Amino acid sequence: MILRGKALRDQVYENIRDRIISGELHPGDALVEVELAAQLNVSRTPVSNALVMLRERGLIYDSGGRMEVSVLKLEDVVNLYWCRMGLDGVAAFLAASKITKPELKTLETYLKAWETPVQESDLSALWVSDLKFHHHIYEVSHNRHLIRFSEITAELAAVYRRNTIRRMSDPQSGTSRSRDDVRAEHQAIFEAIASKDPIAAEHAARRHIQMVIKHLELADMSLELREEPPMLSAAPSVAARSL
Amino acid sequence: MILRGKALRDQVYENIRDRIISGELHPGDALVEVELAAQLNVSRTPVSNALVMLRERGLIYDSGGRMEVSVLKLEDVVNLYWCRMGLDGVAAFLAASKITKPELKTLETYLKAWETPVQESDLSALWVSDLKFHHHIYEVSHNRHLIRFSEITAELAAVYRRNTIRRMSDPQSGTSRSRDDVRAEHQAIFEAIASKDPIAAEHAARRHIQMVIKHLELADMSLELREEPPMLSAAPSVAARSL
DNA sequence: TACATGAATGCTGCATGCAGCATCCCGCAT
DNA sequence: ATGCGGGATGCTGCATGCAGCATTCATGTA
Repeated sequence: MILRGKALRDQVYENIRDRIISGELHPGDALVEVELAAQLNVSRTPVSNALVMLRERGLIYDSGGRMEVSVLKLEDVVNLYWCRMGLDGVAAFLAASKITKPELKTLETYLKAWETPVQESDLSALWVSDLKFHHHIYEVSHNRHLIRFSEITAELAAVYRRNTIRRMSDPQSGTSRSRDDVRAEHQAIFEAIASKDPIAAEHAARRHIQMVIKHLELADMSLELREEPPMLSAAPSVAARSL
Repeated sequence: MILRGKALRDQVYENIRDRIISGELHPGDALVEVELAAQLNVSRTPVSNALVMLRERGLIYDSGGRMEVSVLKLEDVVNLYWCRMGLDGVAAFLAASKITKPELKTLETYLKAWETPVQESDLSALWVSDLKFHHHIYEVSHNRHLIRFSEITAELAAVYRRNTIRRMSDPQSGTSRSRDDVRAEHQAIFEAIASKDPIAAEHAARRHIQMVIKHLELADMSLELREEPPMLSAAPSVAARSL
C-alpha cells in the first residue's frame, strides 16, 4: 500500500505534496506528524523528514512550531513568475543553443497538444501539456540547477493554480486567456528554439511569462470585484481547516 | 558550545554547510552521521535532518546510501551562473523599479568597498562585499522566492570558489580579472538601479554575470594547461577522504 | 462580567534501540 | 595467482520513548 523499493520519507514527501497540490490539504492547514503518520501507516520519523523537505521547497512553513500549508497570495505567485521569467528565459536560450533533432521532435509533440481541440471541461489535459512543454525546454538545457529550480517553482505554482483554478477559468470572468493566445506564444518559443536562435528564444519565453503575470493580476482584480458571494468553488476552507 | 535557542538541526546544518564552504570538508568526502553527531555532541537525529536539508540544497548528494559532499565541476558552476544570470537580471530589474532612498544608500556602501584599496592577501574581504552587494539587490527586490534562490546559488558557488580560490587568484595564471573590471561592472549596475532604469539594470546585471562565466571558463582552461604538477593547494583530497 | 492564573493537553524536537543492506575483507578453491 | 564465496562490519532508515514548550480551557477572584 505504501511500500516500495524507495525510501519511505520520499514517498511521504510525494504523498503530502500531491495532497497539497490536489487541494485535499488547504492553505493554512496544520500538518500534524502523528496524524499523517497514522494515515500513511508509518512512524513519525519519515513524516518529520518529509516535512523538512517540504519546508525547504516552500510548500509548507513553520508557524511557531506547527507546520502549515503555505498560503500563497497573489503577490507571492507574481513573485514566483518573476523568477520563472528569468529562469525560463535562460532555459530557452540554452535550449536553442544545443537542442538536438529528436529533442526538438519531442518538444513539437507537446506543442501540438494545444492545437487539438479539447473539451472545455478537460482543462487539466492542457495544463499537463503546458507543464511538459516548459519542462522539456528545461531538460534540453541540460542544466541540472535550472531543472531543479523549475521543479520547485512548478510545484509552488501548481498549488496556487489549484486554489484558483475554478475561479481563474470561470468563463464569466472574461479574463481567461484564450487557448489561441497561449498556443501562439508557445509557437513563438518553439520556432525560435527550432531555428537555433537563442536570443529570440529567450525573448519569446520571457514574453510568455510576462503575459502570464499580466493575466494573473487582471484575473485577481476581476475576482476581487466579484468576491462578494464568498467563493463558489470547492468546500469552504474554514470547515476543512477545523478538521 | 553548541546550544542556543535555535533548533539543533539548523545549527548542525549551518555547521556542516560552513565546513563544506570553508574547505574543511572536501568534495567527495563521506558524511557519516555518527561521526558528525559525535563531533557536535548531539544525537544522530538532528544530523540526519541537517543532511536532508543539505541534500535539498545540493550541497551534498546521495551516493547509494552514503551522503557525500558534492563535487562541483566547472560545468556545474557555469550552469549555476547561467541561473544567476537570469535571477540577478530579474532582481536588478525589480530593484530598479522599487528601491528606496535608504536602500540605495546601503547599496552604495557595499559598492564603495571596492574602491578602497585592499591588501592583495585579503581577497576574502572583497568577496564579502561582493556577496553583500548582490544580496542586497535581491533584498531590495522584495521577492522572497528570488531571495531564496539567490541564497541557494550563493552557497553552491561559495563551495566551488573555495575549492578553486587559490588556483583562481594565482597571479601567475594571468586570468584573474582586475578589481577595476569588477568594480566598473558593479558601478554600472548601481547607477542603473539608482536612476530607476529597470531595463538598464537588468542588462548591466546580466552583463556582469556573463563576464564571470567567461572568466570561469578562461581560468579553467589556463588551469588545465598548468595542471601537470597535480595541485598546489591545500592537502591532497585523497588523504582527507580516507580520514 | 471580565480578567488573570494555573493545570491539562497536545505537539514538536531530540535521543536511542533495532533491523536491514551494502561493503569489505579474508579464506578457500581452482 | 586469481576468482569466488561467506562472514563480519558499519552505516543508514525506521520506530519509539521522553522531555520541554506552547496553547487552551477552566476556575477563581476582583
